Parts: sequence; structure tokens; C-alpha cells
Amino acid sequence: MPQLLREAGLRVTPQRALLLEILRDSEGHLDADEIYRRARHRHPRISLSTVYRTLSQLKDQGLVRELHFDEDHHHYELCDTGECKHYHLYCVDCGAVVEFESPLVSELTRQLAREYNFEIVDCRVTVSGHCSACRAKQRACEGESQ
Amino acid sequence: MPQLLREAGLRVTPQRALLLEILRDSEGHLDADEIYRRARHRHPRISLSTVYRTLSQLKDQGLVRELHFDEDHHHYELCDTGECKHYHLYCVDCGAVVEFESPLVSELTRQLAREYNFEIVDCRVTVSGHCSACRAKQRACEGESQ
DNA sequence: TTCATTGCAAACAGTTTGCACCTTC
DNA sequence: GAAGGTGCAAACTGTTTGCAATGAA
Repeated sequence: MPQLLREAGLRVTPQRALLLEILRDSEGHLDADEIYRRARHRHPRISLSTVYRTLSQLKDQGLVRELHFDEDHHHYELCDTGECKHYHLYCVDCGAVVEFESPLVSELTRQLAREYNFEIVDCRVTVSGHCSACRAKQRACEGESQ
Repeated sequence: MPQLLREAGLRVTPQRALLLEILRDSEGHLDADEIYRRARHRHPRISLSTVYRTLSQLKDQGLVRELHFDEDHHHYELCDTGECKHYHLYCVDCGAVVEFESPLVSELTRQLAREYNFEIVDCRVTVSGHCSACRAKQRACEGESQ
């Protein structure tokens, strides 16, 4: 983690290294508050401003991206390194997020770049709906009430 | 517009009809403030709360969707009616938004629904990058400075 | 020793809410 | 006439900023 920071031209501080580790070790998609909560376990005096400031710097350096699901705050995850990009399935009932990959998306971006003469920087695909667990639960409830 | 409101179970008020018209007549992707500004031309006493309240009700009724580009506020557009769904190309330089359609996206959602046993409600694809106008401008500047 | 980074408190922007009055049905 | 909608002002939430103290290089 420290070398990632150095490469990004940022000073290595315990706070920054810790936040990067939390992002790396998480299942992804944490929001600022959850990151803050986890950070305080190991560094009780860290402040929420540092969390926001660091996330924003990491975003500027292309290490982190900010996700918008249908909620009123952001989620953050480490950017994909290498070829393999991932996208998100979001359950509107329980809030669960599942990552997926698909060659269709890179095919799409290739087409768009050509057709619109766009230089593509990022592509986000968020598919929302009812996940299989919530659908099962829903069916169970319906069965009960009838 | 009034019948759209009635069908959604909402009372028909001049404010609501006006806001729906603004959304229909716009090129899409307006933010709350721009909608408010346009609404005041024809209905000077309308309030920003009414704009937010109405947008949120239209969203609940599935008539409007809230878009998150990489900005700190939302944009709104009328939902697609019928089969043809559209998605967005977003220019990170000038903020321009271009809509596109692609059969690849419906193929993708079909695959995902099957593979993850998801009941899909909505799919958002936002491709961001540098649009052709901004790329041209950028190249012109580079040419100048050398 | 220098300058970036931090924690704290205060500010901010976008959005939501409580309430008295008004409008639709 | 009852239920619901509106405008206004005040509240709220997530995020950002100013500043004095601290810590990395």
C-alpha cells in the first residue's frame, strides 16, 4: 500500500495506508461512514474529514472510484487494475451488491468510441432489481398470506 | 400530461402538469434547479420544494428517473416508454450528455437475469470520457503551444 | 526545516420536512 | 367538505473547508 501512495505522489501517512488497506480487504462498495467506522478500530483518532479528503485524492489519482447506487450517499471501491473491468448488480430490496464481468460491455464501449468519436475513460453499468434471495423471500410471504 | 398524472393516482395540479411538460420538452437530464428555473417562467410562485416533491412522486410512480453523473446533484428524465431503452455518454470536460441505444445492453441484461436469477427493474449504463468536440479543442490547444 | 497532512469545528449544497393556507375532487 | 397539495422557513444529511497543530521528508 505505501508504494501505491508514493507512486501516486502522495505522502505516506498511517491514515492513508490504513484507508487503502480497508478498501483492499473489503468486499468493495463501502460508504464513507463505514470506512470511517472501520478505520477507527485501528486508529481511533482518525477524522471523517481525513476519510473524505483521502478518498477524494485517491479518486483524483485514479486509484479509487466513487459509485452511485440509488442511495443518498456514495460508495467507494478500488479501481480495477489490468484488463478485467467489473460492473454491478444492485438489489433494491436488501441493498446487496454483486459484481459481474462481461465481454459484452467492452464490445459496447468499443462500438461507442468508434461511433461517437469518444475517448472513453470509464464505463459504469448498474443493473438494479430483485436478487434471488429477496425474490424467494417474497414468494414465501405470498404463499403464506394466501 | 394530465392523464399521465391521473393514471399515476396523483391529483392534477398546474404545478405537476407544468413540471411534466418541462421534462417532456427538454432534451432530458435537467437538474432540479434548472427545472425550477424553467418552471418559474410560467408559474413564478412555484417553490423548489414542490419541484423536489413532485419529482420524487413521479419517480415513485415510475414516470421519472434520477440520474447520477459525476456531479454533486441529480439529474432527472422521463422514463422510456415501450421497448426502446436509452443510456448515456457523459463528457467529463464539458458535461455534455448524449443518449444512445444498443441491443448489446438488452442482451447483457438477459444474460444477467438468467445467470444470477435476478428480476431486473432498471439498467443504467453511463460511459464517460472526452467527447469529440472537446478532443478537437484539446488537440488544437496542443498544436498551438508547440 | 519545510511543507503537506491532520483533527476539529464551522460552513456548505442539495434535499427534505412541518405547518398553515389553498385547491382538487 | 374532506383529502391532498402548496409555499415558506427551518431542519437535515452528506460532504467540504479554514485553521492551528502535527508529522513526513
